[in-house]
Amino acid sequence: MAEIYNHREVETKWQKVWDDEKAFKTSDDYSKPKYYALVEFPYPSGQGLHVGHPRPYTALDIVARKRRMQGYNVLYPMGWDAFGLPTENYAIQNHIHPKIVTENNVVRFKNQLHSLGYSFDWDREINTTDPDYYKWTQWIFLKLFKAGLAYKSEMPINWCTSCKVGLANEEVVNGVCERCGSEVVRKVKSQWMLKITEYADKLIQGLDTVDYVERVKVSQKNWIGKSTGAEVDFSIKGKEDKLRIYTTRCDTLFGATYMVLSPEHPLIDKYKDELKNWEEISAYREQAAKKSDFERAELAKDKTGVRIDGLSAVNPVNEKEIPIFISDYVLMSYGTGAIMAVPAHDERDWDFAKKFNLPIIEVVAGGKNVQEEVYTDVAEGTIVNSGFIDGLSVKEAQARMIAFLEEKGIGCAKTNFKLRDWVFSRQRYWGEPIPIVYCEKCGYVPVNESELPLDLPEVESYMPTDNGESPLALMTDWVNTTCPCCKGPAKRETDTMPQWAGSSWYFLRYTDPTNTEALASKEALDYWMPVDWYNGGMEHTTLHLLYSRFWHKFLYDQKVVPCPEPYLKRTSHGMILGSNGEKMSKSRGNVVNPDDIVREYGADTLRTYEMFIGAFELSASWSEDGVKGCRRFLERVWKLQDILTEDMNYSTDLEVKMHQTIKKVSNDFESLKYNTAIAAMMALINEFYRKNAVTKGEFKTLLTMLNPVAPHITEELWQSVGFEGRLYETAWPEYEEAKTVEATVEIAVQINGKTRATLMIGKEDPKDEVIAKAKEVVADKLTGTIVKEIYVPGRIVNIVHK
RNA sequence: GCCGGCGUGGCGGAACUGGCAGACGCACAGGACUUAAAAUCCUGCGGGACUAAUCUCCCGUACCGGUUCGAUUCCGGUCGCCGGCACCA
Repeated sequence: MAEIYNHREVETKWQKVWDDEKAFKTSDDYSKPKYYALVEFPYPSGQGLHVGHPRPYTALDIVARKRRMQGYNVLYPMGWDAFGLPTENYAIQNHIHPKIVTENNVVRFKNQLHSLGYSFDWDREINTTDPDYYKWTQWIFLKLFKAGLAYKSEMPINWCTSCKVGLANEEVVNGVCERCGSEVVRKVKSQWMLKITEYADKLIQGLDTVDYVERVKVSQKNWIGKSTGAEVDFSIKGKEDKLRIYTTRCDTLFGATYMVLSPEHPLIDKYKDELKNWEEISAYREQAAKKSDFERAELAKDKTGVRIDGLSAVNPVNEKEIPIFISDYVLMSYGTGAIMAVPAHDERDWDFAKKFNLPIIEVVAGGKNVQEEVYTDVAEGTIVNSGFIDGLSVKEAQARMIAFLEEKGIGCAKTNFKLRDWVFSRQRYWGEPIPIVYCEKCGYVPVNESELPLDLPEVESYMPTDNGESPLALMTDWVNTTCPCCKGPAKRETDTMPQWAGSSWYFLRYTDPTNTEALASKEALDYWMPVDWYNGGMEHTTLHLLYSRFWHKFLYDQKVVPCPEPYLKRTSHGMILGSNGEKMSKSRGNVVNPDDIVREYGADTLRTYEMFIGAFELSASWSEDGVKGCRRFLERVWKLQDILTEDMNYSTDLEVKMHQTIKKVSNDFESLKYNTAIAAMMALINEFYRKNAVTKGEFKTLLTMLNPVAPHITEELWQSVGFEGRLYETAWPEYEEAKTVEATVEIAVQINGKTRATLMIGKEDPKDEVIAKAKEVVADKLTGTIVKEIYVPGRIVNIVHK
C-alpha cells in the first residue's frame, strides 16, 4: 500500500527542487522554436492574492508547461504593476512610504504565487516602480513627445472629487470614478495628452490580423467608434463666417430645417453683442456647464435648448434660411460641435423639432408619415424633395452629394472617431515622473535621455492637494532646475504618469529585463515578439489592451519593435464569484482566500478545481464541495500506485481509450476547454479502477498529461514509481489518429428519427450489411412500408417508414 | 435604444461538422466495511405511464413556429438573464 497523499510535504518538496534546479528558466538559445505565454501582471494590493487570480495564471501555466514538454523554448514571466492609487492611499493613512508598502505587498504576492507552483521564470521578474524599469517608460514618453504625440492641453477633464485626480474617459464609469465610485466633475486643467486618436484607424485595422476573442474585437471597435460622413459649411446670413457641421447623412441635406450648436460653441461668444436674447442664451449655457456629461446623457429624453435670436443660417443646397439653436444634446467634443438638424430622419432632431414646433420635411420616402414618426432606415428608401439627388438610393445620394460639395468647395468627406486623446497626467505622487521641463524661453523641453531615469524624489508628504497640483509641486528643490536647452532657470513637470503607462510595454521588457542600453535588445525582441498567447480580464479591453496596442504600434513606427501588433492571440477568463453567485467582496463576506485552500487541500487541488469549475471564459461560482471532488480525483490518481502493473505498454482493451484521451486532452488544453480535459482524465482513471489495474505505460501517459494541471503530485508519483529523470522534462505524449477509433462501435438504430435499438457493428462493415442487420434488430417494429434508409457510418441507421 | 453573449437535471456543466441529450463532477438515496461515525468502495439518480421486476412507451435542451429522414445544434419570431456602449449627428 502506498503512503497516504500528504500534499504539504509533496508540494514543498517539489517547489524547492524546481527552484534549486532552475527548472523553468527561459533559455537564451534562440535556435529553438519559441513560445511566449503571457498573463496580465497583477497590481500588488494590500489584500494579497484573490482566489480569482489563479484562474488565468493556471490556464497559461498549463499551456507553458505543455509547450516545454513539446520542445519549445518558453517565456512565461511574471512581474508587478506596482504604481497606483491604493498603495499611495494606504501609505498616506499609515505613514509608510509607498515604496515600502509596495515591497511588502510584492513579497506577499510572490510567496502566494510560489505556493501555487507556477512555472514562471522568476529571473525575469519586473517591477514598474523600479527606476531601471521606468527609465524606459520615460524614454518611450520622450519618443512620443518628440514625435508630436504627447502635448499639453488646457481642457476640461474628468476630475474625481475623492481621489483628487484627473481621469481618462475610459476610467469614468456611469459618471463616477471607476476606482472609488465617487462623483466625477468637469474641471479645466492643463494636462498632458497622448494622441491615441492618430492611431485610431490602425488600431481598428490591426484587429483583422490578430486572433482575439470576438467580444474583445467588437468592444474595441465600438470604443474607437469610427464613422464616415461629411463636413459641410453653412453660411451665416449677412456674415463672413461659415458654420461647419459634421453629418453622416449628407443625403438628407435638403431636409435640414434648423441647426444646433453645442452650448460651448465659440461662435456664440463672437456674436454675443448682436444677439437679441443674450441673457436667455447665457443662462442656458451656465446651466449646461453645471451638468456633467453623464447628467446630460441621463436626461436624454427631454430635449432643451434656446434659439439664437439674431443669427440664421443658409442651407447651401437650396439657399433656404433656417434658424440656429443651442442645445446640450450637441456635444462640443465630437465632430465640429455643430449639426444640421434633419428632423424627418434623425430621432433626436425629430424630438427637438416636435418640442419647438419646427418644420419636418421628408427627404427619404419610406412609407412612413414623418410628421407622425421618424424614419431612419438607410438600407431602403428613395430620396425625394431633394433637387438633383431625387430618386436615388441613400447610398447613391451620399456619393453624389459629396461630389457636389467638393466641387463647390463647401464640404468634403470626413471620418470621425468617438475615441478621444488619452489624458496622461495624474496629480499624484506614486507614478512615473514625466520627464519634461518648462522653460519660459523654450517652452516644454524634454529631459536629456542620458539623464533618465528621472527619479521620483523622496518627499515628506504625498498627500494630494485640493488645488489640483501634484504633491511633487511642493518640492521646490526638485521642481526648480535648468533648461536642458538654454541652460536658464526652468521648472520640472510635477504631474506623474497614469498607472497604465508601465503596463503599456511591460511584455517587451520581459524579453530582456536587465538591459541597460535599450528597453530590450533587438535580438531578444526579434526572437520573442510578438506574444503568442495573452490572457487577461475583459475589464481591460478599452484600457490596458487598447493603450498597449497603441504604444506598440507607435514603437513599431519608430522601428523599436519588429512587429505591428504586440499580441497574436488574446483570450479572457471569467470571474470567480462567491458561493452565493455574487461578486466576491469583503462587505458581502464571501471572499475565499487561496492560502486556506492551499493549506487544507493543496495547490494541485486548487489548480485542478479552478480549471474544472466551468467554461473558462464564463464566470463561475465557488463551491467548496467542488474543491473536495477535485481533491478526491487526485487521491484516486495517487492510489493508482496500488494497482500498478510492470507492463510498459497500454493494455489492449484500453489502447483506444488511451489514444482518445491523449487527443482530447491535447486539443482541449489549446482551446480553453480545461474542464473537459480534466473530465476526460477522470473518465480514464475510472476505467483503470473498473479493471482494477493500470499498466506502467498507461500510468506514465496519465502523469504526463496531468502534470501541467497538477505538477507536484504527478512529479512525486513519477519519482516514486521509478520513472527516469524529471517529469517536467519529459516529452508530451503522442497519439495515433488510427488508434483513436474503436474496431467495433455501437450505433443507434432509428425509425423515423427516433432511436429504437442499438447495434454493434465493425467500423469497416459495408452499408448494405449494416442496414440489413439494423432491420433485423427492429424487425418487429417495421410493420409498414420502408420509404428510405439512411446510414451515417459509425453513427446511426435511420429507417423512414410509414 | 444599439452591439455582443447566454438560456440544457436538484446544482456546476458535457455533446465533433445536424446523428443515441445529460459526459465528468457535486448533492442526494440505498448497500458494503465499521461497535459507531467519518473516510473509502459498490449501485442508483431528468419527468411521467405501465410493471412484481425487467421490457416497453410517452414527454423533455426558455417559449412559438419553420427547414430536415433526423434539430440542444440551422432559420424566423417571442420572452428572460448577463456584459459592453449609449444624445457621437
